[in-house]
Amino acid sequence: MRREPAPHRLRTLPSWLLNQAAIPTQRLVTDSLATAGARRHHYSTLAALEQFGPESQVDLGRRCGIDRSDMVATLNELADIGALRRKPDPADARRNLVTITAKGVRHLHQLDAIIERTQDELLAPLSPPEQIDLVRLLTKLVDHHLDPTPAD
Amino acid sequence: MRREPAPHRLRTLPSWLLNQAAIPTQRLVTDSLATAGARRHHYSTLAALEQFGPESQVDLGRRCGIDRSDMVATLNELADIGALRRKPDPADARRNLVTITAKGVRHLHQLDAIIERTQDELLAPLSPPEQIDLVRLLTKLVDHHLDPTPAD
DNA sequence: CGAATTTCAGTGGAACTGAAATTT
DNA sequence: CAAATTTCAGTTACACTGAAATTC
Repeated sequence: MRREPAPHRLRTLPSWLLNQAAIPTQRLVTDSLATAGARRHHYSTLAALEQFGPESQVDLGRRCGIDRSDMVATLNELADIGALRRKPDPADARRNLVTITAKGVRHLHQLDAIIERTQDELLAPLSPPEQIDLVRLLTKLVDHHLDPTPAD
Repeated sequence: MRREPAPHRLRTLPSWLLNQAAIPTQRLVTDSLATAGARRHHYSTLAALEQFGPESQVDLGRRCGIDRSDMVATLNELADIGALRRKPDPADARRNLVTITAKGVRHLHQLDAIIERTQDELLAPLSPPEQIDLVRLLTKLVDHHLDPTPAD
């Protein structure tokens, strides 16, 4: 995207910078996942399932930051390709227990490789210590704004 | 938003962190600007107009990272409230020269105050040096990904 | 002529809301 | 009863595309 110098107000505005950095990043990730027929929510959901085993839909959403409603659509799509199965929870009939399949695990690993390449591209302009710094600072923001400390 | 611990793959994934940080940030900014009847594109556009004087619509878009098409809608809305005026460029009849009005400047200053408060909220979890670091790192990402250096 | 600008009419992914049905 | 879960049917802001009309 061709750019002219941005106004000073924006160039120094943290919220604007965050958004401007997120836009090409999401495009990068979205496009590369699309080459495997996947979307970002697919990757997040499979990652949560693989690590935490069978879980309910709300819990998966709470781990990934995905809305209950969007989670339904995501799980439908992943079930359609055989990456997971929904079973009623014997202990609580309101819930579905969502389980990743062997096919889902293979799919996840394929996406892992794709995602790794996109991170390299994203972080290319930063030195290794800067990359660590960025992750640290973003983690602080995310932890604080999504789950403010009890002491707040 | 209530959260469970995110999967390790996501917790350490720069692109995911960037997105997760950007989401509440955008909500914060969008909601606070809405109290003054404004949207994010309004602020960016007024900031560019105030700093760079009358400019064409594409040029404004190139400064703010706003698509030509979205810029048309944004300028329509700002013209409706008397914050700017479009005049044909005498030097090039394809272009509009967009000029901010006194009312637009007053509106911008009102939004400045709102935006400043949101930044304080956004940056609250970071120390002052960390805040500077974050801006520096994000600027590097933005500069690189939106306008790769000629040497690339 | 090709290229640039403005405008309109869309699409698409994603964040989010409200409510119904079910179950605890 | 209230609260939680799943699902469906939306809305909204925004990034983006394609094409027409105009002018350089």
